[in-house]
Amino acid sequence: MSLTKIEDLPTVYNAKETEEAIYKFWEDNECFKANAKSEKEPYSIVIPPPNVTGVLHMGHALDGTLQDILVRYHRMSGYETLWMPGTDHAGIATQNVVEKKLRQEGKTRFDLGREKFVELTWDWANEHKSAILNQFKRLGASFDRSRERFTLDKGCSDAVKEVFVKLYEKDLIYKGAYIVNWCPRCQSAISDIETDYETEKSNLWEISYSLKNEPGAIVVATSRPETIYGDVAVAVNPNDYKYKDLIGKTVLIPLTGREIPIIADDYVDKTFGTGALKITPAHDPNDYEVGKRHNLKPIWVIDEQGKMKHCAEVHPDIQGLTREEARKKTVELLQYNNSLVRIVPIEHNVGKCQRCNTTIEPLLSEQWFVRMEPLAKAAIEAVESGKIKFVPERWTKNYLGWMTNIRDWCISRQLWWGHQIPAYYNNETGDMVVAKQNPDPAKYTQDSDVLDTWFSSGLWPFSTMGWPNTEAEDFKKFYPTSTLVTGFDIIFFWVARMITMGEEFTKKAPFSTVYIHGLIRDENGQKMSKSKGNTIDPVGIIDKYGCDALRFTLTSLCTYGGQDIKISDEKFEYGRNFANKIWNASRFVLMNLEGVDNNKIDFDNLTLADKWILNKLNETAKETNENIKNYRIGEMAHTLYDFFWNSYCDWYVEIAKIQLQDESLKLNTQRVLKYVLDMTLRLLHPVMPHITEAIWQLLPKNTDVKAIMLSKFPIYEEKFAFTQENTQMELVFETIKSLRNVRQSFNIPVSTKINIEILAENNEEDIFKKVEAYIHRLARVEGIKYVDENHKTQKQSASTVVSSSKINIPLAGLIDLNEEIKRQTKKLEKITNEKNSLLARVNNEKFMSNAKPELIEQTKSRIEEIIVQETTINELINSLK
RNA sequence: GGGCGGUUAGCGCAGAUGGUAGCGCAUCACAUUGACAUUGUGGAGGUCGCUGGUUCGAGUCCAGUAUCGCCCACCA
Repeated sequence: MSLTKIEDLPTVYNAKETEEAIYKFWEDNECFKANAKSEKEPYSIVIPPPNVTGVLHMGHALDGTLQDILVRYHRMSGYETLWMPGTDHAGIATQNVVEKKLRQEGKTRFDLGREKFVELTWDWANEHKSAILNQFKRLGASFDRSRERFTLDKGCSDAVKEVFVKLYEKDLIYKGAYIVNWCPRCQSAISDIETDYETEKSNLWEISYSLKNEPGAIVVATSRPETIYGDVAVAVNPNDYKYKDLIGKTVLIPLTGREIPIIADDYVDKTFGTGALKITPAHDPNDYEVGKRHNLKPIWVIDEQGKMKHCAEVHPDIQGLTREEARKKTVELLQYNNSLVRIVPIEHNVGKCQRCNTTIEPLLSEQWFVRMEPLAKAAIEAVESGKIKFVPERWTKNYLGWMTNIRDWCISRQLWWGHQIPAYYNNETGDMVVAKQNPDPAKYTQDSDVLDTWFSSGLWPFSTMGWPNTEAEDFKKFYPTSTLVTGFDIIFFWVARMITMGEEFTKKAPFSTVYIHGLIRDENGQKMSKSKGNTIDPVGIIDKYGCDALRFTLTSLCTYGGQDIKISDEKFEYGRNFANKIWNASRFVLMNLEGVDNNKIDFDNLTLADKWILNKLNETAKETNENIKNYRIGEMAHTLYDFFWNSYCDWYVEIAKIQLQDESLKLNTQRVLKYVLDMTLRLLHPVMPHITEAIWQLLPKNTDVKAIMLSKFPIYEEKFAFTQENTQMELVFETIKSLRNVRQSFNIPVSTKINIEILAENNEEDIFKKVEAYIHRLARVEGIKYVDENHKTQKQSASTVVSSSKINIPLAGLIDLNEEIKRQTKKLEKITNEKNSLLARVNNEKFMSNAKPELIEQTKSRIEEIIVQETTINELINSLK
């Protein structure tokens, strides 16, 4: 790093320039590289791999920042730390992007053929793979790029095959016909959790099915009249007396006249609709179950494109129509045919593809599934036993609820981009072999489906570490990982699957803590989305306010409960202002270090203020460690902000200016200034890595550690515990604040110096004598006189009581007497109320016997304090009158 | 239908084990050659959604209730 001359440092922190240089400095020095051979205790995090198609958004920024904070903290705390970066191949999303590009050239993927298309997609992925992780660099992410992985790379692919084959061998993967959520636009099955439900206004059409060979009919209610062609039965509840006599009879499907039976099944709700339900097993999951119970063969009437099939069962006028057209036309035909009894408007939920919002078509088809129930056992146990802990804890219930009611996972997707299913079919016999490799490419053809993207990301914590080679260095050193950081929206998609797979294949929980943070929303609490146009681009924020400002702001908005975070552009001013404050305070310190040595602080020559700030720093270090260990990250940010700004800058630096004038104190003050700044920068480093590193590099130190990010994180040290001095100093601060308060309320200009009398009790005079210089300067006081009760100057004085010390101030000319009387009366009222409630407390026997002694003491002294204040305020009011 | 979360100052939010209600922004007054106006100093502003209960004492614990939001399941 090139050292700038201190005097040349700009008065406004230049984030952009600094951040670029600092990140490069870390990279050049390989500061992020993890060493699997290290003896140190490991700490590892795997990144939730962002989609290759992705562009950095605020969710990434928050997620990445939190991970980086944990990683940097542990690295500084003596752990061998690995943050594993990588990207996800994102099946449908990526395929969509490439297909869209092809479409612009007037082509489809089928024009290219599978092999060519996959090749093209690889080109695209390789080209874009680094883009999103390079954007993470702008966040200051200290991940180890030398280990970067991709969910479709060789290692992941080996792991996927291994897992698939093993699960198949254990009969935990099966191929079967089931009703799946079919997206007609994506042309693929999708899993249950990839479908969203939207409430739509629709109708319940009541259609009359006439009985065969006798008069009469049964009226069924349906929301999907276009599926009548696929009906295989009409079902009624066995206990429904209305229909009792009809059970077993045959009815005719309107329009086509096909014969179907009336069956009885408990599934039918007597009270809904007409109490009679048409059964279409190929296009409704519940009907499928009913059909199976009654041995009814499903009839497909809607194809994969969502169009009506050209088959005998479908009315000739309907064949080839889309679902929507078919519905309209069928209703018309029914009406014409007098089969439509009535139309009842209803609201119901319609399944939509999460990715493209196309209405899902429940479709009976052959797909691959993972049998989840046996696998879920260990995954439930891992959380119930506490081996894996959710933070905040409430997500545990959510997770367990889902896992205990788990349904089989449909893992096959009819796409080309992804892990192709390692099942091979004999070209002649059709026999299937599941194996890691094609047994004989000349004779066998691989299953054309690929796996759900989450299948490979479910293996991420160990596939990235070298598994299935259990002897791999990284696997041995860094697996299981330590903490998983993510948003609650992917607990089911990802976290649950990683735990399941981790337990099954490594017999270990893949991480010990799942830290769930809130979602980023806009200032109105709306989810950010491109379509709503309410996104805030983190890179834009970084350009405008700086990366550390972004990180600090986001961090400070994190709550322990993991509430969602509402942000707006202006909120980042908070972090920017803090960065600028750090910058300028550091500039001041650096400019005043001339002549300082590298010796340790001289403990025998510490002033009250020195001890106070060292104690405060010590407490802050303690709290910071605790906060971070307990994932109270927002709290950590607040604590550091408060310490740096309100203690170090507002008080200590101001006092240091006084002490630096005193030759006998100068050197030690410089040492304290430097030491506290050094330690504070370290405490802040995990949150604000760039600015702290930049300043630290300018700080004279006696260490050969080349970067703050490799330095030791401060911890609580007994030798800095100056609790008594802390209390004494607080008394002084109260005094100074009260003096300022009185000065302003009496409109005494800052330029006017005042004389004060301090009425000090016990040893307080000694304390004040030690800090007279501070009072002189910080409260702009000329003369200080110590007096006792009998000698205080009353005439021509307005007075106020500060703690147990009394300060007399000569009355300045221009006081609005009435205003002041009002103010003082109000104040009097307030403290009298407080006194009364405290008195009630002290007079209460139970309080006196139950409360802690310190609290009783505190209460008593507060009452005494109030009594003194009351007297003084009364005196004051009288003198004003 | 089941579960979860929010409700505290004008706005955005903190408030572990119950003990004098806090922070940021905004606001008002004062301060500008001195690290910083992306600043400093001081002030004003709250019966903690509502009702009951436990307790000497409740923002905090319990019961109920209102309201907003989220998740899961889903009856055609």
